[in-house]
Amino acid sequence: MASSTDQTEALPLVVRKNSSDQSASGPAAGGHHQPLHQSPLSATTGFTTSTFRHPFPLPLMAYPFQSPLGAPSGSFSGKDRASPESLDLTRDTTSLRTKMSSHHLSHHPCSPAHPPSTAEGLSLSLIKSECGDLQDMSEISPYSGSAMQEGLSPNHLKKAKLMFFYTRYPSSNMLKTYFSDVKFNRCITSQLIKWFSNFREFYYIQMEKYARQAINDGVTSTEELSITRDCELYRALNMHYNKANDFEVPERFLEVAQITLREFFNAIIAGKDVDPSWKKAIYKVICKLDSEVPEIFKSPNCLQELLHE
DNA sequence: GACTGACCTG
DNA sequence: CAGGTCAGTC
Repeated sequence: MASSTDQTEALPLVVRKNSSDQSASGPAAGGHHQPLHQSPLSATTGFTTSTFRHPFPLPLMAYPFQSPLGAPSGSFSGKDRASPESLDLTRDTTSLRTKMSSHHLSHHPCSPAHPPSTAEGLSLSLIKSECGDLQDMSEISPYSGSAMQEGLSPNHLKKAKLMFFYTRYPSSNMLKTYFSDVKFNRCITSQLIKWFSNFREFYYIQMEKYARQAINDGVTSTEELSITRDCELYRALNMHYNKANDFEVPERFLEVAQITLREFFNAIIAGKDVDPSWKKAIYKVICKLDSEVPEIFKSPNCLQELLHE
């Protein structure tokens, strides 16, 4: 990947259902998405049997444990898989719900009868239906070490959060290379993308909140706004993406955060926030500030190393 | 028509 | 964080 072409800024920067919206604000240079979907995994029918979920009747068998150190997840067999508490899954909540298996019966008016299999697929979210069909996993992948993960683990989430310190808008291709131990399919990709979307949401909410607070506190110039490792905003962010505080947040992140904060501050001061799409301009600026994620993150076991140094 | 991301909700 | 909606792109 290297410095290919810095973030093709896939950012439509949507405008909400505002009214006038004649504010143009066209996607300008940003309009250009990155359609890359390099699909070596075009789901060539493959087999749908074993790939489809767990043979066990238990609920949280979704994905193997967080066996970070390549420790074969096989160790679980003996355990009483019936008791959740033994799984330590609780702490991080990352409970990958086996969506496809759970039919929200009669959720919507359309199909009351709701035939067993079919129904769900058609309904709303397209991706869901696709979740099951993985491609023939015989795909030999370059991942090094332990077994390919069927799903995302709490460690993957933790890793994603740390990556956020470098990139706020990772491309799906980038994610594929940084999570090489994961078998990608539409679901996984969507989930990872979703994670970052959630990360950004939190990030921007904090920024806006802090900016408004500063204004209320009488701050009048962005010069007075700086993000240090001991300010409230930083603490909130660190608590969110690096809860255990066992990772050294890169300096660059502080800079980007400060730029973001000032961006919000100026916009609000200028009264831009009356425009429903006022944040769009800010997003456009921030999405260009992504840094290269360190190579080490490409290692499936990077957490151990990262958190030890 | 499929896909993407912001936004909202729980 | 996941689910869903909606607007916007191609």
